[in-house]
Amino acid sequence: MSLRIYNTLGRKKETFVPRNPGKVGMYVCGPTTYDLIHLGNARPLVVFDTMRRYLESIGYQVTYVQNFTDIDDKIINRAQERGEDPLALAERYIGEYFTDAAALRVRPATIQPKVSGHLQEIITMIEQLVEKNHAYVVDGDVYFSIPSFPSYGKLSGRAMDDMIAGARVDVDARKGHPMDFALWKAAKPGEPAWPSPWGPGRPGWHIECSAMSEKYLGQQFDIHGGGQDLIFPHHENEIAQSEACSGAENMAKYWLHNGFITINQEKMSKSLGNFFTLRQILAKFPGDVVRYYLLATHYRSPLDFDDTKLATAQRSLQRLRTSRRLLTEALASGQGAPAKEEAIQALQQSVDQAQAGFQAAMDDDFNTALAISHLFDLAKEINVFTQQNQGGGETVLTAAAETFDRLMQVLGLEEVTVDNVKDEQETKLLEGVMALVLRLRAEARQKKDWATADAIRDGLKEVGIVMEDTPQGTRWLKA
RNA sequence: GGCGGCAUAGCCAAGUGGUAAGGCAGAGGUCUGCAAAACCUCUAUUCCCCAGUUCGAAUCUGGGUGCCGCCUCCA
Repeated sequence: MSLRIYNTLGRKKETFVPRNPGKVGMYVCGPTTYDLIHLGNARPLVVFDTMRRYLESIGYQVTYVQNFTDIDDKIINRAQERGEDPLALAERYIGEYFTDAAALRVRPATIQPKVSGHLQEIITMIEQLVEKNHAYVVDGDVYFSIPSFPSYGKLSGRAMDDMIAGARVDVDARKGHPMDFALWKAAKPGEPAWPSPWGPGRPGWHIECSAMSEKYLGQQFDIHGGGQDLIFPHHENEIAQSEACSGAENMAKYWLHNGFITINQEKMSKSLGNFFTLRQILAKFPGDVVRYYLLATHYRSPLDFDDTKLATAQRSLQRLRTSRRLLTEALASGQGAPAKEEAIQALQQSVDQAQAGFQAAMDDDFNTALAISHLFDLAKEINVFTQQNQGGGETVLTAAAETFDRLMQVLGLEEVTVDNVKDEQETKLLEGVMALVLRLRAEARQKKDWATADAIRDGLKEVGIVMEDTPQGTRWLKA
């Protein structure tokens, strides 16, 4: 089996063959940091983070670059509204971004470059484009000349003539071609500006990704990702800039694009006002639940959002967590009759199937939804085994635990143990209290004082602690 | 107008030629003092509609309907 990836460039699945064996260079367009990210922004974070994890899990050394756009019109506008320095505002939201990303268990990229730190690279690239007659200067602005790059449109499948017919934008008369786009924008009074050969100004939106991807990954690399709405014009323009500049074909070998999150079947976007910030959602649901929800649908499919979907995701994830907990308990108890040989074989087979099925699913264009279903299959067998065998089977139980944990980790859904001192102390305290409560309740039950036993159980449920009576005793867990 | 995508049970969602995964919800049962969790059984003769190709189609072709996205900043 080998990994196959759907390539937007060509619109079909292709076998993944990196340019350099064993290594993957991956660039994903990151956020423009002028506000908190919303759920729609969260999808690519989780999706591409999961791809990266999978690539690493099958042995690739991945260089993952994700940029921050910290120089941009929206940032400038927002800063002016608030009377704040634009770069300071951008920096603040970069901080907020990391808080959200961590909640979603998104690992920091290998390199997270900012536009503000790459003006020199950007200016150099623009100079080269001007020199090669792919760009021209008008009153301190620099534009990329579309007609100078004949394959323009190859990613989005657009013909320039078609677009002119449907253009809804007022065309700047100074442009040589209506679709020409800005590489450098001259600063208006009061706007932040950087010196350049064409006068003070700032980079256009698209050039940053061309300059930074080349700096960190080279003129040609493996994977370039982003949301579907970036296909045109952003990625199309990136291709034009990079390939016109370098003369090399296919700056990225594989172009991957995630589908959109909709609300009531409508695209979630700030202009429609129908968005939820991730912060709002994280106030109601844990980050791992949001992550699970995002991975339970294939990354290219549209995903409709509402609260009930997250509640469903929470219950689904809970099922996996319960199963994993049963595994831990079975390994801890180790008492009683040895497990039956058939049962051991059945579980081992299930472990092997989960591993193979998971990999096959991920190999097919990162089919996380199918991969997750294999975890449920494994969970089912774990539940059957632990219910029917009291003790024994350490070897297979350990194998099940290892496989389960490893696969969950690829999805970024492994259980996280909090290891700061304060939490540790509180955990100890809680455990002490619960041991006492459990003992008192056990005494009540022994006396068949069901009223007291039930009052304790119901009362604890109110505060978020669930009690379950089992033949081996009562266990409790935070809901 | 151009380009692209989607339509599978009550809900979510896999599935590109071989006879419908998985989750949630629901029904019945086992277990339990009662619960919870877990387990067992059941819940789409059918995949938007029509026609065609094929021994065979949710999967391919043609037509139709509905919905969505991009073409302007947007993940």
